[in-house]
Amino acid sequence: MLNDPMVLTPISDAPQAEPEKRVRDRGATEKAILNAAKALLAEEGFQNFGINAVARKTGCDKQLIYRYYGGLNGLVDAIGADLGTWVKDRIPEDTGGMFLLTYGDLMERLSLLFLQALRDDPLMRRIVAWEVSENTEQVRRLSEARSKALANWLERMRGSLTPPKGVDAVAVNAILIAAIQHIVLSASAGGQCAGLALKTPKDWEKAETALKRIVRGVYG
Amino acid sequence: MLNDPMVLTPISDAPQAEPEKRVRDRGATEKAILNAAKALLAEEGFQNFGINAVARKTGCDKQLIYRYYGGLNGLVDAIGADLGTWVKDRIPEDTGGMFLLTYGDLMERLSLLFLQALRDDPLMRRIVAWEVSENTEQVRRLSEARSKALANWLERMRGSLTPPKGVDAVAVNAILIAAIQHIVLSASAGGQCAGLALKTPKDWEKAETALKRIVRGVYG
DNA sequence: TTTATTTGTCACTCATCGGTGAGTAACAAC
DNA sequence: GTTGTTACTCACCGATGAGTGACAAATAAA
Repeated sequence: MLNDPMVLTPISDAPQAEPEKRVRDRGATEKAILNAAKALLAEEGFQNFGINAVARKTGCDKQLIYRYYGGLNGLVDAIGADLGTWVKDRIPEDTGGMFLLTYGDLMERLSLLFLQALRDDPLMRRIVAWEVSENTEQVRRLSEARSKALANWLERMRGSLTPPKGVDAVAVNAILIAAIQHIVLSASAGGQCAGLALKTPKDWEKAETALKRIVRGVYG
Repeated sequence: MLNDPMVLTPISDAPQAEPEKRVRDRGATEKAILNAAKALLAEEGFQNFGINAVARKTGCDKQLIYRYYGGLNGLVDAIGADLGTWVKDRIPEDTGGMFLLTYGDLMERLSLLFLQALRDDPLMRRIVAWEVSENTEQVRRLSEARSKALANWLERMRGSLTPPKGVDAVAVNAILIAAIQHIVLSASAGGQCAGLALKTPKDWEKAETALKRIVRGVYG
């Protein structure tokens, strides 16, 4: 008898702006939470990433995040699981009509593809920034998923091409990838990196030219 | 009469571990706050960097931070002011007994010096991580101070050497610096970067060798 | 229909944050 | 001493964070 909901209905008989037929569908809710989390991370970064913010963005109660994902950690894991498909979705597999005859051809192409893909994907940028900013269990798992996907992609694209003799390709490529990631992060955060402006397309052309030159310098 | 402090003294008559003759000295307190802030930033990163944390670390009331520095922004500015001297303190000016005959000689040397300096300075690492993670007024000021100091150092060390014709040295150097910064940040956060382990001295030798090769590749 | 389970909401605790106003303790000038 | 200034502390505010237990409502099972 107490708190009989019927006595409250007249209160809201004003024309509701959003009736929002929220169907009861766990699957849909889970997806909504995941998408909201990814969007939130992409837009706001990891600073304001938390249970409350995700729930707010999803438009549901945070309790559901605990129930369905076991808290923020589980949710981050779910994001990580999605990440495996990132490279596949984001980076073209074809060679853009080029014939990649040498390892240098390959790495030049891959560098530019990776640069572009990262520039185009705010979520991935946020994750990379997160990776270098703290070292928690959450980040570690995300990071692992990302690095694995990236390594697979590199390996797959490599085909039968081999790096020049006497060059530690793993180390060199790590540095190249580091450079690309940091350039993109810097640009995204402050529009420049070490005195090099990175705003206009022309700026980026300069950066790409320099990157190509560097790649060609090591790999010929 | 109310709240007479004398009635409370018996509570803390246990042997105090730190009597800490805190003399009343504004200058010393200001320094203590600044040092605590820098230490806190270096140790914990920017995540937990705030008024309360700094005050706790300093062992004083946060009110003093407002009074002496006008809040966290002013404190960050003070840290930034210190930063100008970083390069001078941290990176040796001499050439390590080498004769730097070419621009390639120079950049190889500078790259390794910068790498080492960054590896050795946790505060600077945190700041770099901060720079690529958010874009607030605080960070922008810190970032500016750092980048200015770095540019000055580069210019000073360059002397009369000039880059090879046809190479956009600004862009190339930006990428090199980006690579170094990211490599160090990655190592610091996760002990590896893009599949390259970065823990043991041997790991770092590999990275340095690769870096040298890259520098020589562009600059000869 | 009655019952049980799933789905979602609400209301709360506890901790910590940035920020502020008012008060206390030391020291200098008189 | 008394007075006034400076250095410093304390106690509180509102907001927001993570996390939890209880309850309402829709749906499925009986």
